[in-house]
Amino acid sequence: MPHAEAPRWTTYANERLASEGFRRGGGRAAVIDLLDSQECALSAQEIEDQLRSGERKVGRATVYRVLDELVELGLLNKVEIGDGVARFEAAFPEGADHHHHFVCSNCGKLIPFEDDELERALRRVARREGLVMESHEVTLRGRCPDCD
Amino acid sequence: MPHAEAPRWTTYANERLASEGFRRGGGRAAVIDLLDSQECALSAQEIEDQLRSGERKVGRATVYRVLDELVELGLLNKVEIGDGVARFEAAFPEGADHHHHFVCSNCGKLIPFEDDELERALRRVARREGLVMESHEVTLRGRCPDCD
DNA sequence: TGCTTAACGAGACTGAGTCCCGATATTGTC
DNA sequence: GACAATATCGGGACTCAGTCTCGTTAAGCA
Repeated sequence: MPHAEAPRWTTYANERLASEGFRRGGGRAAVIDLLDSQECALSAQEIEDQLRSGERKVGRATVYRVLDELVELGLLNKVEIGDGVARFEAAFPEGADHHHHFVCSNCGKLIPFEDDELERALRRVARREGLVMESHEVTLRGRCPDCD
Repeated sequence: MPHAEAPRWTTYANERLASEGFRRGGGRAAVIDLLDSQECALSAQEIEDQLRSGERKVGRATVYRVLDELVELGLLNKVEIGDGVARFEAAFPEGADHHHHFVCSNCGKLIPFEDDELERALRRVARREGLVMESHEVTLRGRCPDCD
C-alpha cells in the first residue's frame, strides 16, 4: 500500500481556487497541470506553445488570464530576470520552498538558491525603513560553475 | 571663490567615455545631461519625451543605443521593477552609492535603500554556491510609510 | 582640407502582453 | 434533466517597449 505523499501543487492550487469561489475550467486546469510538472520557471510563451501542441489547446488570452489569477492568489511566483520575458513557477503555501535566482550571464541558466540570513537581512531593512514588505525578489547575475 | 565640489556624474561619465575611445556626440551628451539632473530612475520613454520637447532632439534609436553603452560601461544602473519598463539611473564608480529599491504596491513610488548586511549575505551566498557574482538586484514590494 | 568612420535619426519592424466580444461550459435551482 | 445566470474561454486585433536598417551627419586625425 502506498503511504502518504506530499500533496501535489495541483491539488493545493485547485483547493485554493475552489475555496475562492472559482469554477473549474479546462483551460485553467491545463495550465495548472503543465506548471505542476515543471522543474523550473516557464514563460507564458512556452506555456502557450506546449499546450498548443498538446491535446488540450488553450488560447493566449486564457494563458495570461490564468497566470494573473494564480499570481494574485499567491499560487504562482512571477520571475523576471531582465530579458523582457516573465516566467512563472509553482509556489507552495506559507512560503515553503521560498527561493531566489541566479542567472548565468554566459549560458543563461537559471539556478535557484535560498538563504535564511539573506531573508533576515531583508526583513530588517524593511523594518528599519518603515516599510511593510509584501514580497521581494533577489536576482544574482554572473558566471555559473560550468561557465567560470 | 568656490571651493572644490564633488565631481558631477556627467564629468565622470565623459572622462570614462573618452578613455574608452568614444567620440563626443550631441545625442549622447544630451542623454547624459538629462540623467545627471535626475532625482530618480527614468525610463527610455521618459528620456525620449523630455529630450524631444527640449532644444536638443534625440532619436529613439540613439536613446536606446546610448543607454546600452552606458550600462555596458557600468556608468548606468538598469532598474527593472516588473512593470515591463526598464528604468535607468546614474551609477558612480567603485559601487559608491550602490543601492536597491523598494516599490510601493499602492502608489508606485520608488524608494532607494542600502544595507551592508544585505550585501554581505549576498556575497556569502554566491561563494557558497560556487558562483562568480557580477551584479545583483534586490527589489522589495509593499506599502510605503505614506500608504500604510 | 579631406578622409575615415563613429554617431545619429527616421521609421519600419518584432514580440510580449492586453483587450474586446461573441461562443461555450459550469453550477445552482426548479 | 432542463434552464438560467454567469464564469470561462479563445480568436484575433491592438498596444507599446525595444530592435534593426540604412542613409546622413559630423568628430577627429593626417
